[in-house]
Amino acid sequence: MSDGRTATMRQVAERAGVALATVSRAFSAPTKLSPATLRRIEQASEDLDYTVNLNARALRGQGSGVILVLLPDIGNPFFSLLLKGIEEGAREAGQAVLIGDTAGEPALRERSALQVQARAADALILLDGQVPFAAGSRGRARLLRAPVVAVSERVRDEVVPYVGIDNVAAARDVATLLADAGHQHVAHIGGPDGSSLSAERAEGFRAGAAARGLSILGTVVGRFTTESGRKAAEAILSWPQRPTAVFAASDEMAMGFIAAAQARGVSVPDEIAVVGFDDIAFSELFAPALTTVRQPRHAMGRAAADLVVRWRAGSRRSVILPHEVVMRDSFGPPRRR
Amino acid sequence: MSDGRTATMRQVAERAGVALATVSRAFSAPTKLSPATLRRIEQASEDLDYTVNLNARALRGQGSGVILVLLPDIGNPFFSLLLKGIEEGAREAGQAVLIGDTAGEPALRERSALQVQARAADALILLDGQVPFAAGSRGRARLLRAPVVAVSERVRDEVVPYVGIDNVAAARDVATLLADAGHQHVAHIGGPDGSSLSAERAEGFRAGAAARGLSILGTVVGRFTTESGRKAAEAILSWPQRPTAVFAASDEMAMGFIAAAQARGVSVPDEIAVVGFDDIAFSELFAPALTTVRQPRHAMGRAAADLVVRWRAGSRRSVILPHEVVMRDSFGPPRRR
DNA sequence: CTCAATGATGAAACCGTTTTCATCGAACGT
DNA sequence: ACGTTCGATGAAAACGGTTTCATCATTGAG
Repeated sequence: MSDGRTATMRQVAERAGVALATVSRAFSAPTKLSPATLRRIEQASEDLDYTVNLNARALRGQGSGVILVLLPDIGNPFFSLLLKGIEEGAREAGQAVLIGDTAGEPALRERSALQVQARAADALILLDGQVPFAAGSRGRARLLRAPVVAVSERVRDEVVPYVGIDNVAAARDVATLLADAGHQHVAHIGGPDGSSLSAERAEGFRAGAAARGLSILGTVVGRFTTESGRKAAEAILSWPQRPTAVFAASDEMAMGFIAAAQARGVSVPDEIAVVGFDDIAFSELFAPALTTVRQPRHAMGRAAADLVVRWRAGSRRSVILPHEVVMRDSFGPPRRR
Repeated sequence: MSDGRTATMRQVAERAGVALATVSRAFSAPTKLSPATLRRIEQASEDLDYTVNLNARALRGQGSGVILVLLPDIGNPFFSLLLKGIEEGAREAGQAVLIGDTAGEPALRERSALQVQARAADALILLDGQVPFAAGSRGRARLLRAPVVAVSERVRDEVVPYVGIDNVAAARDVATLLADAGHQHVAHIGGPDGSSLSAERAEGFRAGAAARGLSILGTVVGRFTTESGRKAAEAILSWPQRPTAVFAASDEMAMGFIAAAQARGVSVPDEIAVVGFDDIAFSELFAPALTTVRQPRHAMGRAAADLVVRWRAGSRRSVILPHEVVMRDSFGPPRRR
């Protein structure tokens, strides 16, 4: 309209010669109107260039139609495909996606989560395994009344559905793979303490190794970054006994490890085989192309969105999706001597 | 509250023994209240675990406090740092970030943009250079009444402030670099037609080459993907005269090119030098590490957020940030024969 | 001592929807 | 022909805040 404000339902009603309520119905339940009125209303809103005010709708109606996604670092490419899956699922359900980068800080996490309490979002997807607000606090209790699902990383202590792969089994598969190729002495670069991912992958690797008589010479704690992979290489390559294969709990760490190893003149996979985790986009382009465990990130995001969208429908069960070991060049049998 | 609903201002007012309006003021303009009342209200909202309803606030008040970001592909790592910058700037201004993945499709773009018209978001940041709705349409006109800024890619035809680098100058710098190193015959892998980025980088490269007597043997049109970089390699490496250096308009294309070249036994940079664009995270880890033009992506996102946040304050001018050529291993002088 | 200015607070309108509940005419069964 | 049910529509009450305007007790100027 020329006065700078957008048209309201009242104006549309006026122009169409019907009551305000009828216009509302024209959008929410068009079948309940007579074709003639419906047409008049459609014409009127077209004329007036009408758009519903979502704030008013959210205030009066059920929800805001927004899903909040909390993640530790939006700069991390691991999350991008997850987000794409979430975005798709949300869009198809007519929901929008709000993102909150918590940078791993509880204060920021809580700040973002307030969007849910303040009714600006009506569901929450957690990508870092951390539920905002202290356990047992009122803030958390209130938050958990909304649909909440954890993706990729599990939430401790609370009954929050989980969407992801079976990390224990995946890590066990890696151990089996190493054993099958003839490796006997291996090492593990794990994620930070406190991450369920780290724990599960370490556990699965240990179990798989034990089952096949693989000896784990040691485990280094990393932080899922290439830099920590580099550091891990410094450590591992100076151990008195050098492993013939390394399993890193993330591709970034695997790449960091390989880069540092090669810089030291240690060849991968000839002198040391490396297996990563996640199959991020560049694993394939990396030289040597990374052998890794693929997580179906897009499907995971998708499943998470579906879960919160259909929350009322009841199916709040965790979803475990299949992983897959992708064989590429960074892995091979131990070097013959 | 035990009844499942959140407390309202009315309840807080009741408990504190003041009027509803006073509670509202306690949040919006605490200084206008007497310390005693303020304390009582704070206590009461603490007791009741009160949180404002942002929908109600947005309905009556000024805006929703949400910035909508439209991008063509959230799975593309190029955008992640931009998003981080935007998110930071938004957060500091008390705004939230809504993302819309348009997948390059006009329909999805419009769907997302509706969030602005519907008052669910009050500002828009465009990451793909495309303004939703047809030029001249009412939809677009209405959209452009909101704060809108374009990042990285310019918007044609409309007066939308731009945040990014000087792509022409950057590409000219690359040409100069090649000339200085002694290259004489080069090639360019550009982005898709219709992208301002592609046009500007191609133009700058051409200008720089002309200025230094560099001969551009040909230009291949890519799509900013590694795959299109691979295809470009197939083409370029089978030209009758082979260039000694290639300038790709994105790192992904540069990497795709290098991967394909190496697969064909063509060594980089010995036989052919490659320069990319963007300095995405993996350029450094790539083998050979990529020489590229760095865009200050975080700062760009930051600047864009600042621009829409301070929109009313008037400064709606474009922001051009400095670029930087990062020398790494994929570039060198032409091979001696 | 009186009056206007000031500061704190309250009452009520308003934002734009959704959603009862009521109304009214038409179609229906008997 | 008549009471009844049904379908379409209207009137009005929420939803939970913000903001204007009015009120009232103080306080400072003259």
